Amino acid sequence: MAEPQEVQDRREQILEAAVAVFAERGYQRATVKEIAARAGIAPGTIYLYFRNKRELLLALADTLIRRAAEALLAPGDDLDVRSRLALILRDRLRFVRENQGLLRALATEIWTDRELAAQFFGEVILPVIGAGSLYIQERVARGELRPFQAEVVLPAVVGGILLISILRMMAPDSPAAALSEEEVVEELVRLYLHGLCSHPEEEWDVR
Amino acid sequence: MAEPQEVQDRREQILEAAVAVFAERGYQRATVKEIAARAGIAPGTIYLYFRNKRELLLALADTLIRRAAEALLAPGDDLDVRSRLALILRDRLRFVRENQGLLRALATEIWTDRELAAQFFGEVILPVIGAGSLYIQERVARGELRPFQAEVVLPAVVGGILLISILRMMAPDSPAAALSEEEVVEELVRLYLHGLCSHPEEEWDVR
Amino acid sequence: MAEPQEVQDRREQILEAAVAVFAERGYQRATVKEIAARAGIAPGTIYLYFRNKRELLLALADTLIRRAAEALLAPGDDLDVRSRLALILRDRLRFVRENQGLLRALATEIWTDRELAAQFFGEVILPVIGAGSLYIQERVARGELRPFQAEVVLPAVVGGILLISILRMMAPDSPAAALSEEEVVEELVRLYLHGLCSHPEEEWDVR
Amino acid sequence: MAEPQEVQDRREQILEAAVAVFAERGYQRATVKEIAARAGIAPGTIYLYFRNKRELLLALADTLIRRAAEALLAPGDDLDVRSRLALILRDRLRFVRENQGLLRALATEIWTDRELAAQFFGEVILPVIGAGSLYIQERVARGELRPFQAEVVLPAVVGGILLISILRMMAPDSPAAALSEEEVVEELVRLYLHGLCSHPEEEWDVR
DNA sequence: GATGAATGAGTGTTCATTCAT
DNA sequence: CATGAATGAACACTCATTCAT
Repeated sequence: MAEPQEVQDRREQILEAAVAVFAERGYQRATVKEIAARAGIAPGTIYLYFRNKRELLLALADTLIRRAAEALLAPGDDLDVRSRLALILRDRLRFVRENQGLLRALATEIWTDRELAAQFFGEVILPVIGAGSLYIQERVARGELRPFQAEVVLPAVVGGILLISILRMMAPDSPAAALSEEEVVEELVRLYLHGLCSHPEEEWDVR
Repeated sequence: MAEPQEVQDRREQILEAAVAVFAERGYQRATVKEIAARAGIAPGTIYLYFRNKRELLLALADTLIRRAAEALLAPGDDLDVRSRLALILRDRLRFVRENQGLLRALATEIWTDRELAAQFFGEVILPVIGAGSLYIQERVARGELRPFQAEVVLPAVVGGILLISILRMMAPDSPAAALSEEEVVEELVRLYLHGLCSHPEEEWDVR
Repeated sequence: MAEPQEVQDRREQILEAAVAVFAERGYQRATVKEIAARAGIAPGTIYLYFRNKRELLLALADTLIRRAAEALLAPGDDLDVRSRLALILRDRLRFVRENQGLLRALATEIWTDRELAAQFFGEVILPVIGAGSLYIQERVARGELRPFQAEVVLPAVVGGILLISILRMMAPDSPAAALSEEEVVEELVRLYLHGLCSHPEEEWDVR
Repeated sequence: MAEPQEVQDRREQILEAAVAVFAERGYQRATVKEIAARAGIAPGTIYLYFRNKRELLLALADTLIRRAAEALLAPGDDLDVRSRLALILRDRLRFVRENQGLLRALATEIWTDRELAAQFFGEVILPVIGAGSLYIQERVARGELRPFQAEVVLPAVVGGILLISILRMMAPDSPAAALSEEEVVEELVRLYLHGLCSHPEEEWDVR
C-alpha cells in the first residue's frame, strides 16, 4: 500500500465493482462478498482500502461530486442565448447518462441517509442549479432573458432533465426514450425559451 | 379475516405504520418489529394480513396508484389556458405534498425492485404524464397552445414539480422552500407558457 | 418474555451454558453458537435475553458478586479464635470450590477488562478481605490476637486460599490436592495462628 | 536465521513487543500486526522467527520459566531463620514485580491452555514452592522451625505473595499498595514465623 | 384471531497466516 | 532476509418469518 498509484488503482477497481453491485441491487442488498467477487478479490481485501461498506458509498458520492464539479466548468459565454441554453441542457443530459451507474448506486440511500442526502443535494444538485443560475442570470442582465425566480425555474429545469433521463434509463421502451438526445434538447430549449403559448412571432424564432 | 371491514381497518392500521417507518428508515432498514410496535400490535399479527414484508411495500405502491388515479380526475375544462395549467400544477404539487410519506416510503426501493419500478412508473408517473398530456393537447387542438413533443415536455414539467417538491421537503431551509406554493405555481405557469425569453408583449401578461 | 419467572429461568439456562463454555475455552474463544448449543437453544435466542456476548460475562460477574456477598454473612461470634478462624477458612475454601466454574469463566478476562477487574477486585476480593478483617480485628481488640497490618495479612491469607484452591483445581494430582479440605484448614489455622517457629508450648495447642 | 546472535536479538525484540501487547490487551485481543508495529517490523517478519502467534506465548512462558529458575538460585544458608525467610519473601516479591509484564502476558491464557498451564504451574509455581520447601524444611530438621505440611504451607505463602503483588499492581491506590515492599516483608515474616496469636514472649522476638 | 418467543440463515468485519516481490 | 498486500475462514449479531399457546 506504499505506492499511491497502486492504492488508487485498487480503490478504483473496488469502487467500480461497488457501483455495479449497488446500482443493480441497491446499497443494502449488496453484499461485500459480491462486490469483492465482482472486483476479483477477496472480501477482506476491501477492508484494506475502505474502512467499511458505508465508506464505499461515501466514496462514490465523492466521485459524483467531483465529476459534477468538473462538468460545470462549461465554457461558451460567447454563444447566443439559444445555443448557450442548448449547450447546458446537452451537458446535463450527458452528465446524467454518463453517471447513470453512480446515480443509481446512490439512489436507494439518498432518501434516508442524512449525511449522504446533505452531500448529494448540497454538493451536486444545488451547485448544478447554482451554476446554471449564474450563466442564465447574466443573460437576464443583458436583457436577453426576462427576469425570473431562479429558485423555482432552475430546479424545474434540472428536475425536468432528471426525470427525462430517468425515464429514458428505466423505461427504454417508453415514448420518452424514442427521441434522440439532440431532439430532446431542441424541444427543451423551445419550452424553456418560449413556453407553450402559441406566439405567431415565435415561428421564425425557433430553429 | 372474516369481517371484510375489520380486516380492511387492520390493514390500514398496519400500512399507516409501515408508511411511517419505511419513510423514516427506508424499506430495508425498517424492521417488521418496529412497524408492529408503531401499529400497536404484535409482529406476528402483521403476517395475518400480509404475506411478508414486501407485500406491505406493494400495498403501499397500490395505495399511491389509487390516489394518483383519483387525483387525475380534475375538472376545469371551462377555464382559460392559464388557469387550467395553474390548476394542474397546483394539484400536482399538492399531490406530492400530501403523499410525501408514501413517496418517501417507496423511494428507496423503486430503483432496484423491478416490479415496483414497473408499477410506479407505469401506473403513477406515466398516467400523470398522460393525463396532463390529454388536457393540454386539447388546448393545442384549439390553437391555444402551440404543438409540441408531449413525450419530452410532460416529463419535463412533472420532473420539475417533483424536484421542486423534493427540495422543499428535504431541504426546508433552501431557497426553493422560501416561496409559497402559490408563488411557485405562478412562476411555473409563466415558465411553461411563455418561457424565459424577453418578450415585450409579455409584460402585461404576467401576474 | 412477559413472565418474570420464565425470563429468569431462561437467563439462568443461558448463563449456565455460558459458565461452562467460558470456563472451558475462555471468554474469547467461546462462541455464542457453542453456548447456544450447550443451552439447547438457537444462537439468536441468546440475544433476546442478553444484549451481547459481553453482557453474559458481566452477568456472570454479577452472580459471583452476589454469591460472595451472601457467603460473607457467616455467623459465629461466640466461637473461640481457633474455631472462628477455621470456620472462615473453611467457608472461603468451599466458596472457591463451589464457584469454581464462575471463577474460571471470569479468569481469562479479568486481567485486561478494566470494568470487570474493577468489579471483581472491588466487589469480591476487597469485600472478602474487608469482612475477614472486621471479624479478626475484633479479636485483636479483645486481646485474643496480636495487632497486625491488616492490609498485608488479609491479602496474604486470601491469596493463600486462592492458590491452594487453584492448585487443587488445576492440578488434582499435585501434592496440594492430596489432603482433605479439613486437613488444609487445620494446617492453615496452625500457620496463621502460631506461625512456623518451633514453640515448645505450642505442641499441646495443635490439633 | 544464519547468525545465532542476530536471530536471538530479533527474537528478543519481537518477544519484548509481544509482552507489551499481550500484557495490555490479553493474548486473544492482541494482534500480530500490533506486535509487529511495536517491534518496528513487518507482520510477516514475525513468522520468520516464530511459527505462529501461539509460539510467541510459549516463548514468553519459557522466558518466565528460565527467570524463575535463576531467581531460585538464592544463597544464604548461613543466615538465621528470620533473615532467611525475609530474604526469600523479598526475592519473590521482587520477582513478581520485575516480571509483571510477563505474568500479565500469560495471565489470560493460563486458565484455558492446558500446555501453558502445565508449563506455568509445573515449571514456575511448583518449583518455586519446591525450592522454598527445601530451604525451609532444612530448618525444620535443625529444629529451628516446627514440622508442617509443606504442600499446604508453601502454596499458602506463595499465594499470599502473589495476591499482594497483584493487588499492588492492579489497584495501586488500595491500602495494600500503601506500604513499602520492606514493610510487607516484615509483616509477612511475623505472620509466617509467629502467627497472629498474642504470645507474650513474642514481643522481644519481633523486629 | 392474536401473540411474541424462538429460530437460523445471512452479513459485515477481523485477523492469523502466506507468499510474491 | 524482509516486506506487507492479499487471503478467507470464522464470528457476533440481526431480523423476517413461524408456530405453539
